[in-house]
Amino acid sequence: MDFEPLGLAADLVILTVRDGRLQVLLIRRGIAPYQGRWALPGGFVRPDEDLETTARRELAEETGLSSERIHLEQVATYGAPDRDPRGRVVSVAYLALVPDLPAPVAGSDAASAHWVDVAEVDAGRLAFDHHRILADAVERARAKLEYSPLATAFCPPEFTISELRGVYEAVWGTPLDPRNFHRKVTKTADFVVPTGGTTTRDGGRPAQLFHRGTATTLHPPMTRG
Amino acid sequence: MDFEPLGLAADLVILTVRDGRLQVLLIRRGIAPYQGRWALPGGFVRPDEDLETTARRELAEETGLSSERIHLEQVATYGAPDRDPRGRVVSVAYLALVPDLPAPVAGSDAASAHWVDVAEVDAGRLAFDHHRILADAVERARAKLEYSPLATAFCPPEFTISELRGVYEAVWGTPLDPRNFHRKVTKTADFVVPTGGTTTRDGGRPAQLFHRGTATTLHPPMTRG
DNA sequence: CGAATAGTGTCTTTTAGACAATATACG
DNA sequence: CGTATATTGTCTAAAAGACACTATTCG
Repeated sequence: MDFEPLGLAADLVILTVRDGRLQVLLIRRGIAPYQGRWALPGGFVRPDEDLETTARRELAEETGLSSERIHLEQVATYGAPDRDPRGRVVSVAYLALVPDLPAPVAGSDAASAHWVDVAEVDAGRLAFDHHRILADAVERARAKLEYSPLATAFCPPEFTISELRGVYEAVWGTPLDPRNFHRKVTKTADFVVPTGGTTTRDGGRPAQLFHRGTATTLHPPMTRG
Repeated sequence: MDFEPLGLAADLVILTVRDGRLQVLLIRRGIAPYQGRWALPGGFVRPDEDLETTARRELAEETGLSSERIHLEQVATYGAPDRDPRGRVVSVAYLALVPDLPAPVAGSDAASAHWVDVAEVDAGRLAFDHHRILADAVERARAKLEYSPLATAFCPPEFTISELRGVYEAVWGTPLDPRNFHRKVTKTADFVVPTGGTTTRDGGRPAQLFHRGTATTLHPPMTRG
């Protein structure tokens, strides 16, 4: 069969929580179109590559995180005929959730990659239809925190309940009652599992350390303030 | 820019509720590959067409339903390099929810289109990776019934609470308590609005007729048995 | 000790779910 | 009247949300 010429790209919305705020990794474009504008990292799908493989490859290139344990999920596909001035380019958007990285962003594009507060990204500043993609991905993340244990994807392997609560507060932009949150999280079966250790890194009374449990859905769900 | 040759298709999971069962519209393929096998309706995206435009065009061709009021949403995109033996074809899957059609399925492919119980579609019978697409779309529909007023998309413009309950029972495959369901639906703000009319088409005491309200999310959500 | 954070207990309101009882049609 | 479905009411258990209180660290 003969097909129309068409570009197929995977774009990434890489989110993290740093300093209590939800942040996204953006690249400053070095070449036209949209030269000098902020954009989501991404790249073209190679001829024999699966879509998710492309997304993981780009994720590794931008962040140095090549682990299979990084949460990555497809969000949606954007294909308006005029969304890219170079021609017909269809973009499959992926959402990645990464913990606050101890190492700085590495990789070939490191010089132009920056963490930006999601709340401060404004619509007109992003290239292509990336603001729409970002909005859809962030909404997906906010919704999934309610009924899945996904918040742990933002945390290091061992974390305290306070740190987990901080993730919810940053992603939702809402303060949560520490006492009710603690009770709810620890009573939901298999959400988090105590490691036995404690830490005082948050100050005050030592807090128990937990790692993620085996639950895939939360019953009952967490509720947004 | 020069792009690799690539096919871009939109495939449709068209669901309805008929005779108390969730059904999907399938096509029997007349040509290779997978000749004679059941498949989801779909077609290639034209050069100047938006993805959703393709989906709506295919929906109209298969069902005769060209209305903008038909619920249609993107589910996911499937792009494994070997998913189509003809070459690289990436498929964007859409989910459409239609009311029990008074008119039979019309259109150019009518001869080969049939409603099939979702529960009776078995994995090996569908062409390409369409079973996976179907499973993902059905799961999406099941999940969205919980927190959105989407069930009304399966109903005619005016419906009774029993009929709405029938939709939930068919999609979820679970019986629901008629009395608790009635109370919950009618107490959720803007989910359904009484039209003032009544009907006895379900037998017994006349039931009030409702049409869909303006709510976009359900608080609190419906709960699956 | 005082400040800070962790964790437990208690109370009220809301909701889920089971189910009794009443309402209004048809034959 | 008998049967079928609609609709309202009542009760119990679970969960949400507000908030008092206790526990354990550090300086």
